Amino acid sequence: MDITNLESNIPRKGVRTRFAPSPTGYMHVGNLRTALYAYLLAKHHNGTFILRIEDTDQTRFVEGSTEIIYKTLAETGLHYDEGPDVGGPVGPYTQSERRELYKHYADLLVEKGAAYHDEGAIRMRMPTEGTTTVHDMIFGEITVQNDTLDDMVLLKSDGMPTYNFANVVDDHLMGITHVMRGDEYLASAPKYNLLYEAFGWEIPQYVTVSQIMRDAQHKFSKRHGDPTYDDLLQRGYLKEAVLNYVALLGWSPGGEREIFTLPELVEVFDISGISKSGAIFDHDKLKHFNSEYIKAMTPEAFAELARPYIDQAVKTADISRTAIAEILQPRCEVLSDIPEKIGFFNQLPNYSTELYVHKKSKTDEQVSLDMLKAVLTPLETIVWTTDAMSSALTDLATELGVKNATVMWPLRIAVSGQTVTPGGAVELCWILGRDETLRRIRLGIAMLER
RNA sequence: GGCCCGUUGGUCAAGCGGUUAAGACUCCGCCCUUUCACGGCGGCAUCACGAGUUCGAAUCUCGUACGGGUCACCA
Repeated sequence: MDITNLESNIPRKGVRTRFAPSPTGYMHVGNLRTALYAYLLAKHHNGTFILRIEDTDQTRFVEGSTEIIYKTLAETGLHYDEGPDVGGPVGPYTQSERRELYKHYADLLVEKGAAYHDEGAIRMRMPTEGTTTVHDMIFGEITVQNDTLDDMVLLKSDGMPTYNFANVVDDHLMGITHVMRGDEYLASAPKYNLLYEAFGWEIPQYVTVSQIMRDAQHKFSKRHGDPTYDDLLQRGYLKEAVLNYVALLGWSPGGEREIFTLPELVEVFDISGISKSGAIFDHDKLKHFNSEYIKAMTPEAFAELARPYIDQAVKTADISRTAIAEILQPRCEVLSDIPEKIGFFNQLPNYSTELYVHKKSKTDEQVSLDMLKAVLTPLETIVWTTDAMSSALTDLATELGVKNATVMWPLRIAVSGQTVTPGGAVELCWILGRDETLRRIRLGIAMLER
């Protein structure tokens, strides 16, 4: 690595932002949001988005972490223009490969008298009087007394830089114009300013984003059982829905619209919509976003996506996966809910005849028994299409002088064994096929006659 | 504890000195209907508190309360 012409290589054009995660083994939802905002800020201004891996803590490195970072950014569409695996003009983009450079800059500060050696480490000398004021694009001006600042370690005794030091050096050398990070760093920002000043470097714009919270007093964290990005995918959330939801957690486009594709977010993103206070992660609202994305899919795309979940519950080959997907799509919030919703297709569950009692449909056990018997004849003979079944059953209701629901409710109970089902009686019967439908109805009759 | 930051319904939030204080999620009701759902309509519910400034404050100032962050050779 040639460290002699680093300064002259610094890009000076346009907005440059970076996502700088540590390889800790998983993608925290808050990290994903920070990455998203940094991406949106850069792309909104036709700027450059950079990935930098901050692996200066050797003890915390987790194998496979960088792959998770690459994978997540790739599948969410947060494509970076420069990074460890794609290269770029100001690399390397992994901090452990930049060791000598940090040493060089730490030594420089020692020469200038701004830093000193201390038990194998190098510390920055902080001023003991006066104040330092930080300008943050979200929080405004923050002023602190310099005597509250400790002499921070720049280079650890193992030769690795601290986060604080590496971050400042790299952000400068990589020409970062807007530094986006979580508010846990806000208190350290004055120190960063002092570091920039000690080098005589221009201070970038700070864009400090508040935390994502689990509740009012705890931040959202894997440690406390909150899901990571991958956990959410495993729970049946779509990556587009997660990204869209997370975009609106702590940021608002201002209008009433909530559903945005990534390119649309790029278009409307503005840091003035970023809020100062923490935002509590609301699983219900994420579900809502997910169901919106599911409903917006083409039936074909949904059928393909739902297929593995349907196969988990439905084992017999003669049941149409496509038909199940079709009735599932408008009433599916989370993919992983699918198996329990449709298990009855595979096997009729044990159910109580109390389910046949439904006031609104004007059914009780006796009425249901009559209806199930009445329904048998038409179902044995008609053409097995939903249209034919539907008209045969409504005709039957008319003939018997009862509400449609009085016929449909017992039938749906008999074929599904549950009060809540995806799809109505006709759809369920059609999917089950004539033989199985008749078998289940006769079983229902037997139960009611007992 | 010191320092820093924050506070609009249960949650996400709009609001930038004059509004009937948007919208979304949740919950509830009604309608539609072949059940649940979907869809449609409607409803409950918010400016943490107290002083100022002002003709007028959710919006500005100060204080209080509550919450968070930080005070590592972790990031």
